[in-house]
Amino acid sequence: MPDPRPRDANATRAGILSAARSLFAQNGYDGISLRDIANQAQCNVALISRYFGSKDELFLEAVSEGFNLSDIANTDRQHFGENLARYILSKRQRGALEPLQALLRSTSNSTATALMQDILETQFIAPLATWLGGENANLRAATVAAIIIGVATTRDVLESPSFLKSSLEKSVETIAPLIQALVNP
Amino acid sequence: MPDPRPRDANATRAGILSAARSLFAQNGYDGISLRDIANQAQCNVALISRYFGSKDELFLEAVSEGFNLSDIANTDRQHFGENLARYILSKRQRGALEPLQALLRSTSNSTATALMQDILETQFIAPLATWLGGENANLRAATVAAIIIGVATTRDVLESPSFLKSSLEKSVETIAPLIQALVNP
DNA sequence: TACATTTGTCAACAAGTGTTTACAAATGTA
DNA sequence: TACATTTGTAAACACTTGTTGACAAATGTA
Repeated sequence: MPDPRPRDANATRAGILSAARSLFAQNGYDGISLRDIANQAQCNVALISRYFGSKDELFLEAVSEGFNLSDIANTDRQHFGENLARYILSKRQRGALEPLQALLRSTSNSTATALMQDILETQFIAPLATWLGGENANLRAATVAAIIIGVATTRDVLESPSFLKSSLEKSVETIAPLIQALVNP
Repeated sequence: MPDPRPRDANATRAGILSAARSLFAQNGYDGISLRDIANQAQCNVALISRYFGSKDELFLEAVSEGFNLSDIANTDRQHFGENLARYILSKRQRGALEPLQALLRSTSNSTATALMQDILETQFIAPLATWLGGENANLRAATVAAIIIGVATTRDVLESPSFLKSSLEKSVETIAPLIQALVNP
């Protein structure tokens, strides 16, 4: 028999959550089984059910570390485009984008899609529209969201070589003005 | 016993393909079973294996009706942004976007993702970069792709209300200049 | 007519899924 | 010490999945 897992409920729960976030980000909800997660976390499958209840609830918690719009929106209005572009494109923040990647990779699942619809509208588009103001604020905010989603998908999900080969600065230079154009219409 | 299916191999194959395209577009590769498809096509599951070999091959064929970039790129350079935006946003063309939706909803599956990577790079970004020319052509082309993917995801996959409530003309007015800015850098 | 091929139906398979239950060992508590 | 609780393990469950093989009826062909 191999060594049994040390008895530390907090560490076990955290390990499962970390493994789940990483694997969901790379493979999506339907691309990963609870046994895959248990294997990565080096624990028994039954512990996931015990600590999180169901796969749905685990996914929910793994993904709910929300995107914080206020980090970017609280800055100078003239640099919103650049700040947001840099935030999305910066490799340093890759871990921070895991929840977004997990959601983008889980669009074959209705629970995950419903969750993402809600997060997108209430935590991103609506507050951004208020912050933007002016005409067609909701449409412009939704278009900002579309750019973020498109860049994240093309770069981090589809891993487009044309995107990955470009330097951070060139990428920021290209994408920032597109976002900024929606701030100052 | 219910009436047996009429013996028409061509019609059966076409029915399966049509059902597959529609269901894959709405639910993704991992969100739909062969029995779901057989049920929609009103045929027996075994016929899918017989006519298409495997689920992978069925998906491949259902999705391979490629996006034809030349329809848009052959027009006036000054109207590329508007034409492409209108193409993506036009509801009339919804059926034509089914393959794209199917791919966007199948990012939890490695076969589908690999296929999409290939299609994106060889059939869209590379020819578009050539057509665009100038500095950072590949990055600019990839950014056009990102906008298309983001808009399609936000509108047709996530069905953002802020997007759906906006009129076609307002949407085109908002998105076309973003694309056009990448044509004339 | 006789026979081969095509087309569709039915049942089963092996593998994988999320989840639950029974049990053992460690830890906390009196 | 004695006993309850917590934590981890092992096995099984009911179900769904893609795929296959045996069989029957329709169609084509000589």
